[in-house]
Order: sequence, then structure tokens, then C-alpha cells
Amino acid sequence: MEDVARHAGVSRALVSLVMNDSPRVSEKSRQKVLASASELGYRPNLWARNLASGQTNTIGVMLNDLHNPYFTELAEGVAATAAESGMQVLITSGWQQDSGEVAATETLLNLRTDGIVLGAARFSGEVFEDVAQQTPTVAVSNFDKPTTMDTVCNDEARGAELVVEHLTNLGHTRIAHIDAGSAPGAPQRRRGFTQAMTNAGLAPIIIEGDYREEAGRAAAESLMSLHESPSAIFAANDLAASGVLTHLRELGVDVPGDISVMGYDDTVLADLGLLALTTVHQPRQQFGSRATELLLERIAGRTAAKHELIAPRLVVRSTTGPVKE
Amino acid sequence: MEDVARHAGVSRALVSLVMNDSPRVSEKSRQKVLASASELGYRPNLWARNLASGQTNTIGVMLNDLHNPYFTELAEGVAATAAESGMQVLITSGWQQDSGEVAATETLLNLRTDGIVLGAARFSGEVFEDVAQQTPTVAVSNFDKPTTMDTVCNDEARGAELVVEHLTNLGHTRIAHIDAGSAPGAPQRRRGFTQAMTNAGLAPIIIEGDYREEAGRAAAESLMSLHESPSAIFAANDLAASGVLTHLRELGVDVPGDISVMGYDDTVLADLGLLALTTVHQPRQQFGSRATELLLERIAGRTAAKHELIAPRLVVRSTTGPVKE
DNA sequence: TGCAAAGAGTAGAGCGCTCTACTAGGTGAC
DNA sequence: GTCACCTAGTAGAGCGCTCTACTCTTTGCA
Repeated sequence: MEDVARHAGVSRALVSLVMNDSPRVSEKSRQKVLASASELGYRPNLWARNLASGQTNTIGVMLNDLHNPYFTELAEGVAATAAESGMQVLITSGWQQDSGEVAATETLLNLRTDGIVLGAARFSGEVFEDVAQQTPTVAVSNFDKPTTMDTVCNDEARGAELVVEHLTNLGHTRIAHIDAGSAPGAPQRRRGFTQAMTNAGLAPIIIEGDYREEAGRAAAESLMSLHESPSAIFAANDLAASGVLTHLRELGVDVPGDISVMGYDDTVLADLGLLALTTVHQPRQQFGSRATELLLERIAGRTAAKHELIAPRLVVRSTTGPVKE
Repeated sequence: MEDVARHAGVSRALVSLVMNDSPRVSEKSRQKVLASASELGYRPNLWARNLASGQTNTIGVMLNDLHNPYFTELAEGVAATAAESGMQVLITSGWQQDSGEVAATETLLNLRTDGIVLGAARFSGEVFEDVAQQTPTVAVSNFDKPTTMDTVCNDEARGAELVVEHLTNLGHTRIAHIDAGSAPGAPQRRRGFTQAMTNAGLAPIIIEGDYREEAGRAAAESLMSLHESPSAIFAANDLAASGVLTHLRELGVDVPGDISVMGYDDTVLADLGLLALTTVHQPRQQFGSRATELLLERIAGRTAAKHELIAPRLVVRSTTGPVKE
């Protein structure tokens, strides 16, 4: 910077002003400085700039798992909205481990980003409460306990309701749900399902499983060997639904002629020609952009916590149909 | 930091030493400082630390697209290897746009990370040469032109060779390849295929397409309406292969009884029960970890460029079989 | 013509840390 | 007892920038 100033024959302060697009510089000296800067290959050192200015213009995003499209689309939403406000986005990942999540969040904290969007798998511990104490924080996740940080999450109950509505409209009454235990989002999905079924005057059938394909396959196997097998299966997620479809296919059961199958999440799998899965779409990007909006409000000074539910949407493809007579 | 020093009754310098695990502090004062630090909720400011020390202990990773598992697994490999050397990883993404890639790289450069791993889609421009001039840089990508930065990339030619070997061993001679034009990796794949076919004394059949499912479907349609349709199809990637399978399924063609299908990449799709695609696995994590090793060497002072090819691996599932008599 | 206000630029302190050079107090060998 | 040497700790400059407060022109208007 010193060099640029000298080369352009101005003060360091003026270089700083130019670099920050201040309106207080004349066009002439702006050009002069810019010319010198590019000639010398100068680029402002962000560390120094942020240190001096006390703010970083950066939002940190901590994601549990980069493999999971849920998280990456979330990040995409954050990036899009952040860009509108001229903010940078820095991503760290916990690589699927709880300890990794904490370490990744720690890094963000040390970096003093203006705010943090938390895309964590679980929020069981109190770790993240601490984080929220130290910097503006928004979590995108399902919470069971109240928290002081802002939260954005999918309305799982509504999602399960959409499933039940769709299926009952097609005449189904014996509807089974493959449950993913205590995995993120699963308890809410199960509760929503049970509630919606009960409201419709139907008996919920629930079978244990998880979010993997193999679990879907196993669950389908148990379900089909039942005395009275269900006419529709609502899998824990798309991947589990894929397992269900695989098993039914092997059995020679026609989908959706004999039995209807629904997934959840609307991942890339669901849209595959061979699956063409009816599922529930989670507006993941919207989670990210809404979270960022909330974060920006926090950064601007809001202190009261906000909690928002985002409504999911039904996506009908080819695995659901009228109940077989 | 000031506060911690005062609270512990020592100098700021000592606090700094403690925070950096210097051996030059006595156990007693280490404890004292640590106690004060945690009592006051002190955490070192990374920006200041990096500014003062002139190094960041951080590797920047620029990824073209976070949705693509190729890139995220790459990042995972980087993170794992970086962690072994006690380095942090910061990720930025170009969100699938060329301009985004440049901006994201720019951010990393301004951040003065110790080195940069480039997971860019294309390296057509000279932009990245500039980057390599300014900081240690390793690119994970297929290059057509020589470059001064280190590179790690998949041995696409070998991959295509694996495909041809596998198929010819099964007796196939009429093998078609769906080509993805100038998309990343595609030209190398096509060349490798043509070469391997020629070496085997066979005539390569090539049909235009791209990396999307729809392209695979369309290509399969053309291929099947050919006077003499191929007995095996080598799709541009797994997604295109899925399109092929979908079309063949609709046609009632048996796979692999009537025709064999191969994908490329070994993404999560390939392992799905309904696809069970024979494909070529790219060791994406290994790309990342090898790239990081090269980067570490560069940071340590190596100046001569290294270019490495990583060998892919055949993964046989259920879409390939002996040629039909 | 005189004076306030606006415009363009500068000096220099300070952001929170690290790092070099230094000091003070032991320790041990001769 | 003296000197060299080690250990534990400190002072203070400096990293590359921003930002406040200030100066010096120029302009506008009564």
C-alpha cells in the first residue's frame, strides 16, 4: 500500500479511500491510484482491513456435511442473499462429525465473521447457545427446545400432512411410515404423520428404519410380509424410498398400481427417470436466504429471537396413484 | 488480550506465548493464563494473529459447484490431509459460474491463505495462471495446455480403457459412447475411448450428448433406432447412464441381457438399487489429499511444477453382462 | 470583497496480535 | 566467588490497513 501511495504520489489514506470506493476522491486521483495499484500488482490484505475496520463483511456458514445436498443448497441460498448485501460467504464443514461441527464453528468465531449461519445436524448440546451469545447466529434446523438464537426450519408437520392428504385423496387408508428414529427431522416427521392420520380418523402404521436405502428395503420387506400389508408407504426420505422401490420391483409388485410410495426431501434422486418419485420438496435455498435475512437483521441490531417455519411443497411424480380396489 | 494479561498479572507477550503453546512458559503461569482466558471468555482474533505473523495456517479451496459430489469429496480429501498438518480449510464456491469462480478465488487471494486448491470447472482463461503466480496453487482438473501450477487429475484415458477392456472381455464389439462435448473431462474421455477401441481393433461409435439425464435418454433413443444398434453403451457419466436405462426400460429392453450399459464417475446414483450401475470410480478424495500434499510441498518451497494422474477403478454392478448371442 | 460551506486530501493513532531483542534470576563448573 | 549459560518473562516495534480529526483549496452567494 505504501508503495502504491508513493508510486501514485499520494498518501496512504487516499489509497485506502480509493480502494473502498469512497466518494471523497476526485476522478483524477482515483485513476492514478488504480493505475499504480494494478501496475504494482497490489491487492488489499483482507486480514489487515478487517482488523482495522473491526468488521469483516463476511458471513460464516457452518455445514455438517458437504455431501448432503440439503446443506449445500442451504449454503447456496445464503450466498445468493449475502451477495445482494455485498457480503462474502465463507464455508466451513464439520465433515459429519459432531466434534468437527464444533471445531468448524470455532474457526468461524475466531475469524470474527459478522454473523454465523449454522447448518448443524443436531443441536442437542449447549455448545451452540454459547456461540449465539458471542455473535449474531441463525440456525437452520429442527429444534425441540427453545433457544435464544434465530431459527429457520422446515415445517415437517405440514410436510407429513401433505403426504397424508395426497394419499387419502387417492383413497388410501392403510398408510405406513418408515421412521428414521432420532435422526434430524425424523421425530417431527413422525409426529406430523401420526397427527395427520389421527385427524383423518386413520390408524398410523409405523415401522422403524433410518435414512439409508438399505433401511427402506428392509422396511418394505417387513411391511409386505404383514398379514394386511399397507396400500401406501411413506418413506423416511427419498433414499429410503429408493430402497422400498427396489424391493417392490424385485417382488414384482407394481408401483403405483398395487402400492403407492412416497419419499421426502425431493433430492436429485427423486427426479431420476427410473424412480420418478412423488415426494415432498423442501425449499432448501429458501431456508438459506431467509436465514441470511434474519442474520442481517441481527447484525443490524435486532435482539429478540425469531423462529420461522418454511412451508414445504408436494411434488407429484409417478409413484403414487389411486388405491387398488 | 490486554484484559487477560492484566487479570493473570502477566504481560501480553506471555499470553501470546501461552496461546501458541510455546515451550517457553512455565506450567504454573500457563495454567494461570488459561484460567483467566476462559474466565474472561477470551478467544484470539485470527485476523490480528495472521496479520502479525504473516501466515495463516489456512488452505483455501475454491470449488466450482457445491452440488456436485465430485467437488465436495475433493474438499473432503483436502480437509483430511490439511488437518494432519494442523491446517484449517476455508471453502469458497463459484456457484457454477465462471465469474463466480474468479471472484471466489479473488477472495481467497485477499485472505492470503497459505495456498489454494482450485476445483474449477474450466481453465480455459489465463486467470488462474495469475493466481499461481501469486501464491502456491494446485489445480484439480483436466488440462489441455501445460501450466506452471501443480495439477492433479483423473486419468481419463485409463478410465475409458477400463470401460473398453471390461466390455470387450464380455464379448462386446459394437460399443457406443455418449460424448459430452467440451464439458470438463469429456474430451479426454472421448479420446481415451477412441484410442482404446482402435487398439482393440474395433470401430468406435460416438454419439453427441452431455452430462444430463435427458441427454442419455435421447442418445439411447437414437442408438436404438440405428440399423445395427450397439450391444453396449458407455454413457458420458452416471446421470446420462440413468437416462439410457430409463429409455431402455420403457422399450422393454433387458439390461444386461440384451444390452450392457456403463456409467462413469461412480456417484451416489450408481449404487442405487434400481440402477446398480457398472461404472468407473474416480477416487475424488484422493485427488483432494494428493493435491494438498503437493500444495504443502509448494508452501515448503518447491518451485518446479508437478503434474499427477490418479488411476481410476472399475466398479462392476449389474448393468453389464456377456454379449447376447 | 468577504465568509461560510463544500470538496479533496493528509497525518497519525490504533485495531489485536507476534516476534525480536532484551532483562532478571537461577544453576553449575571451575 | 566468578563467569557463562540457561530459563522465564517483558518491552515495544511493527504487521497493513481504517478512521477521526484536521488542513488547504475552491466555490457560491450576499
